Amino acid sequence: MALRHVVLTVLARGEMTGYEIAKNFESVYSHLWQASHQQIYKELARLNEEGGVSVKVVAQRSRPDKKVYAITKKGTEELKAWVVSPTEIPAPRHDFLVKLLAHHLGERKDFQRECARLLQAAQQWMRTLRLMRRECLNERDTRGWSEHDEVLYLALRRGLLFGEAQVRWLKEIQRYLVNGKVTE
Amino acid sequence: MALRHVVLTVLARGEMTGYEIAKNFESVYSHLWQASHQQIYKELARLNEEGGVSVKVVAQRSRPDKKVYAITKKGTEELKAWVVSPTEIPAPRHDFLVKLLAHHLGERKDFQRECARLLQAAQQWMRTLRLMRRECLNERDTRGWSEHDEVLYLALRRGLLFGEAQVRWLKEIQRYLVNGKVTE
DNA sequence: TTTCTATATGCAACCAGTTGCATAGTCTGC
DNA sequence: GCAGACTATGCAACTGGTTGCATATAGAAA
Repeated sequence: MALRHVVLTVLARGEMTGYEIAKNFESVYSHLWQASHQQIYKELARLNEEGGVSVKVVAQRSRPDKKVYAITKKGTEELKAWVVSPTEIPAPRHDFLVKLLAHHLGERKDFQRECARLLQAAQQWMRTLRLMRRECLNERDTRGWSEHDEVLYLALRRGLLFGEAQVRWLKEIQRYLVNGKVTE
Repeated sequence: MALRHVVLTVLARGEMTGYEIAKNFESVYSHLWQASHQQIYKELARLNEEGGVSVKVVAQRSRPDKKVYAITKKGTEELKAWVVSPTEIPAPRHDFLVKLLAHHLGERKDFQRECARLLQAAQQWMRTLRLMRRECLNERDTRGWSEHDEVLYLALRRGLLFGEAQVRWLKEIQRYLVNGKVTE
């Protein structure tokens, strides 16, 4: 039931079409949540049926009609309740950890290649986040921050802290693959 | 298709029943992978159909019959290929990050309570991992480590590094909730 | 004596998310 | 002029995982 509340959270900042919500997931909220447009349209239809959101159909010339959704009183109440409800910790399901367990079955260098690939991906990801952070801080110094900007920055901080952990850990793995034993 | 390869990885260490695999997921491998017994039995049936594993039915007195599974040549080959295949980075889907975005809709103290709960859970989890680490290191000094022990320790290291990141981040959130603005 | 835990397997319904496809007009670039 | 991207919505099939239930016996605890 999480996507439902993610959609409500986005709509709580202002009315929007399903298409726009999907675009938001690809940009601003890309490191918090991901969902396909198919999923979003289905969820909006259900939320509308159950009274969590309301719709206005807006006709457009030279474009398909659009449906602008707004959160209702009922939707806001449900969202409020969800925000302080106990967050479930997701079950661990780490492909790479399992690959590590079984890596001795193959060639060491093949596994090292995969490690290097993951490390590069993590470092690339970190570069992106650091760039976003610089932009955020820049904006704070010029235009100032809204409450929304503050929490978006905190989300960014999470990415940076976890990314750092990932990079460090992958480097430990690489050292292990070279030395044949753990050094930490 | 990941569970399939997780099961193969476990069987690569020796033949086992579905029941025993499920037990392993609850204990040794609990921080790498989780799966219900229903899922495991289904996966084993499918793997058997497709020739990745073989079965022996063993009759027992005073117990239900059991099915002992062993990995086949074909299964081992498939596993080897998987181990060095590109690992997909899971799509971000962080309930708590979304709750943070919407937290201003409710009472600050209610959200602070939820933060504190998560922090406690993370710290409890860290205590468990640190205990496991001490046991591992103890064992290394007495009985010595196999290769399997080395990689299990590396998996533990991952938990510790990510757990630390989580604790640090939650404390940043708490500071924000007190000060009303970001301090990092 | 009853209840609980452990061993050992599995079916069926359901929910969330992915992938493929369909429709249909506008605008941009080659 | 035509290919491709953008706006805008949606259905249908499939995959992976969860939840509930069923069966059957032994031994330990209350």
